[in-house]
Amino acid sequence: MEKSIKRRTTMNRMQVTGLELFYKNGYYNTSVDDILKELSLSKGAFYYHFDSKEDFFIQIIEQLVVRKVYSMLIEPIEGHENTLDLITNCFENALETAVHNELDYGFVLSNFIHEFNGRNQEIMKHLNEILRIWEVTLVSAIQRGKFNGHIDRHVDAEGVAVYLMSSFIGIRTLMVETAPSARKYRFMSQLRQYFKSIEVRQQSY
Amino acid sequence: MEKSIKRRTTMNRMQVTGLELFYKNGYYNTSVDDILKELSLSKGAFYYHFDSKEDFFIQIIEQLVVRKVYSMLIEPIEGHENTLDLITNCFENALETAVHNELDYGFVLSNFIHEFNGRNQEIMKHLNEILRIWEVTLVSAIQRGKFNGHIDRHVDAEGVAVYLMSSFIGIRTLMVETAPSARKYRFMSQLRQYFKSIEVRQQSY
DNA sequence: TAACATTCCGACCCAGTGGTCGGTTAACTC
DNA sequence: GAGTTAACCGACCACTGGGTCGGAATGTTA
Repeated sequence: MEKSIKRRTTMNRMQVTGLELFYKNGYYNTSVDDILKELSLSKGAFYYHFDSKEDFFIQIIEQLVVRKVYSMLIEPIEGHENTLDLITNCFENALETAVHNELDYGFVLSNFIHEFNGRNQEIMKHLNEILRIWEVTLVSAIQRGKFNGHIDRHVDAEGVAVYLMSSFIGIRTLMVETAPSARKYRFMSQLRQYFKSIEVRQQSY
Repeated sequence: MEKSIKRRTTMNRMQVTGLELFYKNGYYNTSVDDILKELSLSKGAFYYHFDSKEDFFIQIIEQLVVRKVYSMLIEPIEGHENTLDLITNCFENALETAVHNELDYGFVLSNFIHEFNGRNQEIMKHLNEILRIWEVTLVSAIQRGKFNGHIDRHVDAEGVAVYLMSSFIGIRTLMVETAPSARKYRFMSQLRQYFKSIEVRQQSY
């Protein structure tokens, strides 16, 4: 195999397996050896490609986690249709995926935020950055909705964004282990209820 | 000092310091030695009072975490006034405490849920039990509200409870590190907005 | 095919980790 | 005040963690 390709292939294999195990067992609870055993690779290979366990993880965030969040939570709400519908469908799909996940460990991003908060400033910077992007995407979606006449123009876009992020992070936490499907259903109903309260009032009566 | 008192005193000191460090650094990231160093106690003392690190932690949950959650989230909403007001004030206070916490590591309960989910069934049982109690307390509060005529009788009490728990867990996650005060304010505004949508419609117009 | 660079191997280092155990000290009982 | 027991000490153990390093294998180039 060509060298540069071989390099990227090996690194990617390590990262994919690494994310899998970090997500499943937590960062501090997963040893470099665990990952290497899974791949039948050696310590030497690992430290040839990465400077340290931390460096390894940061690259995983940049390569894999960011993309996951983008495709799941950012891109689906960038359209120009009714934004409340976009967000509803986006959440619906994200939660449905979680329900069907045999072994669900929650929302990747919030899992890692919990693990690193107050413990690793460097990694937290990266995680917060993703949250920030999610937030501005939501805010601009809400504002588009106001502009397009779907959302009441008095609502506070930042407030709605924070509220949406909160509830999503929370429901993903609640959906692990206990009645994920039922909780998802209840959550989505209430989300729609909430959305009704910020839609433009229909003057049809 | 009398023996049985001395025993309880020592155990309590260990638990208080233990919770502090577990909350701050995580369970797996805090060694028994860390706790003992803080207290100038020895391994012998620790394993004289507790069977294992896990046993120690479970006792911390039963003794300290349960009580914390009770006094912060359960008892404040058990009154018979307008339940939506009770919940609003309860959340307001809980979040305000978090804002003023110099070093905030989030909602104790959800922190530990994230850490132990899929890793320690025994401990998860205890944590889920607390969540369950919180849930039934919320559900019965909502139902009281419907009965008392404050809440629209068509709303789904279980749904509202899940939605409230979600949003609370989520906002506590978001409040660590980034703009806790602003986020709290935005969150509370939207919560009130949501509450308005499940109140009984005022026929005053 | 010789010379060189890239990729990977695995023995080794050592600072911890949870947990054990024989022993000491202090408090209570009779 | 001797004997008993609860409370605690700290050296020790087996093991694991992240990380190092000399060298072997596998390309790549001239």
